[in-house]
Amino acid sequence: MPAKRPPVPLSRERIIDAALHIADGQGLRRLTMRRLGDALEVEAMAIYHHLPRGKDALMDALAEHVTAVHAEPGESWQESARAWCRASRAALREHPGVLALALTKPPRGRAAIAIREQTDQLADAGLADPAGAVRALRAYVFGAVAVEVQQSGWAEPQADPGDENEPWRPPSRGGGSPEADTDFEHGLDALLAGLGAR
Amino acid sequence: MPAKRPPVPLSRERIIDAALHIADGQGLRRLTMRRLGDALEVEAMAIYHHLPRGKDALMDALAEHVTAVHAEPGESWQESARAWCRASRAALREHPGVLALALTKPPRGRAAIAIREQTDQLADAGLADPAGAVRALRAYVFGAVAVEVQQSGWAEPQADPGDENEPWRPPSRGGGSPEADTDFEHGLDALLAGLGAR
DNA sequence: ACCTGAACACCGTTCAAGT
DNA sequence: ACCTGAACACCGTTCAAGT
Repeated sequence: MPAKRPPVPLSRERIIDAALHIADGQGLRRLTMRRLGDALEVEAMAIYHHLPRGKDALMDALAEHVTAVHAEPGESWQESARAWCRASRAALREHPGVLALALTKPPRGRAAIAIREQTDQLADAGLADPAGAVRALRAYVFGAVAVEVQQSGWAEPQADPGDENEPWRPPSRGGGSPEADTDFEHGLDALLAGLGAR
Repeated sequence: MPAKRPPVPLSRERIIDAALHIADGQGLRRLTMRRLGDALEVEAMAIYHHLPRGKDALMDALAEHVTAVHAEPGESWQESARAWCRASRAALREHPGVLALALTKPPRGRAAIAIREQTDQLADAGLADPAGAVRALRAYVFGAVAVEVQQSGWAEPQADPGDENEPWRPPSRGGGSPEADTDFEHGLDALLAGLGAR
């Protein structure tokens, strides 16, 4: 049996990954500095060294992580917008535990940059009101994911289901129910048509 | 100076009102059973008598309160839907502090009933897929309000602004910036047109 | 530079007790 | 029936101390 090898050093990235795992698996209310420390095999206080503003910084980082989405510009502004919306939806659905933060926290850091980037793409492609279009696209994605996740049955409480270690998962996870997918695409098509005719 | 009159008895309604006031004014993270007790001039433990499941029940009640919206049926299904969406938007905007709960908690109780009611109204008016339409309308309102509130600058932290007692308020509160209003109405028109043509 | 241990103020919740 | 007081386990955060 080899001796316990030196532990992987803590990092902002590892902290965020572990936090997402807890939030998605057990709900945001159970994401605790102490529990997070346990998951990282470290005392909770060690986290403050990497996230000086503590739990507030952690929440900001989680919202930013799930909301800072990049997509390559497409052949038309419609293709650009479509790719960005699909990527945004996927990122949000992947992490239902922090959806409340993502929909609610004002975009900062890389999230704000991603929005600016997308606005520029639409502007470069000649769209009339790119800022307004991005607002409308973000609203569309936010609303669609919110009702999807509500419908999926994902819920905060998750009162300890018999000490199971594996987190509860919505019925159709990852792949996504095909019905929701086509609904999303149809609504997106309609929205893009409306934005073009404005 | 009259003697202190017998205190108003606690009630579910008074508790929820006080909780909304705290959440909207200071953010959800500062809504605490003890602070809520203080606001009601009562020990925190008294609250459990009216909300047996404690803070979880309080959160559920807040989401339900802000999300259980009734609107009278109109002359057409479009008018019914429009009135319902406007009322929903107003209710959500009125209470930015619990928006995260409203967008995230699966509808229960009076909130679920309100959805069923609206579905029935659209069905009675002869709309093809009333359940799908209500999903789309809810998504539209959710997304619109989420980006509106983000844009408004409302934010959780609200790190004690100099011990002020009055809560921070978004730039244009209550009335609402006219630009956001017309954006909302235009998007809603487009969505209703799309739902009719389906 | 990075992590720990002990400490502090505060939190949710219970339970027996008061009226 | 309704509320309180004391208690318990747990939380976020600080700070000095270890390596």
